[in-house]
Amino acid sequence: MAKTKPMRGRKQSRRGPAARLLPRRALRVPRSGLHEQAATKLRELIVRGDLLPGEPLLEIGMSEALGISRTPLREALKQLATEGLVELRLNRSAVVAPLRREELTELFEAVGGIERCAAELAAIRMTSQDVARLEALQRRIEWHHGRGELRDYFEVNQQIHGAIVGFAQNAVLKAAHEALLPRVERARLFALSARGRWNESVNEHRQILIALEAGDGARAGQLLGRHVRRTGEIVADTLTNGKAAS
Amino acid sequence: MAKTKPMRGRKQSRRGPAARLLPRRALRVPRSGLHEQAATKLRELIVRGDLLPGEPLLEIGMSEALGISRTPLREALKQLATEGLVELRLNRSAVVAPLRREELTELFEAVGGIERCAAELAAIRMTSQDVARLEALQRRIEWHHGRGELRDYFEVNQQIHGAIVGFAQNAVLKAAHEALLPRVERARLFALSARGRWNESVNEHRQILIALEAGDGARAGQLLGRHVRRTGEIVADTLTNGKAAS
DNA sequence: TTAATGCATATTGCATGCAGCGTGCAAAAT
DNA sequence: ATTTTGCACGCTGCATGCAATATGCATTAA
Repeated sequence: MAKTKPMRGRKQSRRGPAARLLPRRALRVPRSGLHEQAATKLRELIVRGDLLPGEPLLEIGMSEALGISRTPLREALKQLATEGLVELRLNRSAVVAPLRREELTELFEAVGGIERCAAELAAIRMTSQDVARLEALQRRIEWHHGRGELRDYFEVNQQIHGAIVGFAQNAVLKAAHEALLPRVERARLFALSARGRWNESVNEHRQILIALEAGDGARAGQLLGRHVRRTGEIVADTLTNGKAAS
Repeated sequence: MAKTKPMRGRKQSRRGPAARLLPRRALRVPRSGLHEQAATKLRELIVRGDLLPGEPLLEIGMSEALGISRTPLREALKQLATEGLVELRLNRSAVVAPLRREELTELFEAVGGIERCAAELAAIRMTSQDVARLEALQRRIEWHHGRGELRDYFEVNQQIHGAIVGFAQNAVLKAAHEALLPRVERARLFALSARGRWNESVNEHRQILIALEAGDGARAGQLLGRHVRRTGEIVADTLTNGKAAS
């Protein structure tokens, strides 16, 4: 079942007895309701694969595991459902969304389209500072690539894609992108073996950067879209040829 | 305040005593929970402008107006928040999302990007039946355009855009698109005066159709993206030069 | 007069209780 | 032996209660 630590032991009385003696919050935790915290935790559990596709998410069990009641948990589940990480079934328990190969292809296709659009806008709107930031990230990713540091590579990779979307200066587009990201990362972690594509991928990033520096939005967008779609193909293939989908 | 009819009068006992004597449901209402029904109703109220931007959505008042309790209403509000129609404030009442001009521009830019991507895919994947369907819609929109039937025009316009996205055969892209549509429609209805663009718009639709028929995805996508962005500009301008934003 | 402080109230956020739906198993019918 | 019917139980969906927080006003201090 892969439950989390059963951190209960706090039934009523929401604040500890000697609360508010320490600084209100430990450095910029932008106070949020329990439902959002629950959503964050559950999202991570699903993305990291601690909760397997198809696994039922019983409200009582999950809420106890998270130390909250069913109400905020249900709100969190609905949020995750809109992100495509869980599936809600009326009068039945929610389940962790399965990973269907077909859906993965569509997912990367969609993300590729959005990032391409973002790259075109970014090419117009990027400041020289932004360009410098991208160059720095490119150096970092090549460094990690050279040293074979898979985890850091993925981390910086995410940062690059996120940065390009951010430079497009379009909050709506960015939100749409971020709504799809958890599923992307989940797929990536399921198919961690995409090592064979490393060289290709780093080079593609470099080409995209060059296009952006030249202000050639069309080319940057085209390259980025292709890059994402090809990544998706690799991930999808790895998934079907490897582990079971659901 | 623009409340709806206070359809209460059904406190406990959820099923009427002589229920299940009539046909289970009146023709394809795909049974859903109260929270979804509430979300649908609220969405329509906001999109149609019955609830004005900035208006606070008190939980007790809204739940009573809809004849439900606060729990499903809260779930509905969270859903609408992810659609960008309401803004949630911790420990404060939720409010109908304001319409900022800048956000409208971004919205149409994003929708344009998504539809462009969809058009490119549709050009590859459309069947001849799909083409015929688009041609039929094009005839209908030109007919309504010729007779000056604003409402029907918008209706068919939505159908055309939706159809193109559907023909792309990508559920993820379609979902991302549909998540943005309510905001688009809200903006449209706020700026109903965009009549001046009618001729232009119908013609652009025709050009897009021609490109799709020719299987020229790149051109269709380019045209559709521009079309949507220009529509957005008109709507945004109408909004700022007309009514107050919030 | 203006600013600061404390209290009252309105409203959210969460916990919990209860009714009904859906499922699985067992008994009965074919 | 196989299918059908009945029943019991687990779980969801919703309603409601309670504590905590935020706001507005009155009161007090400067």
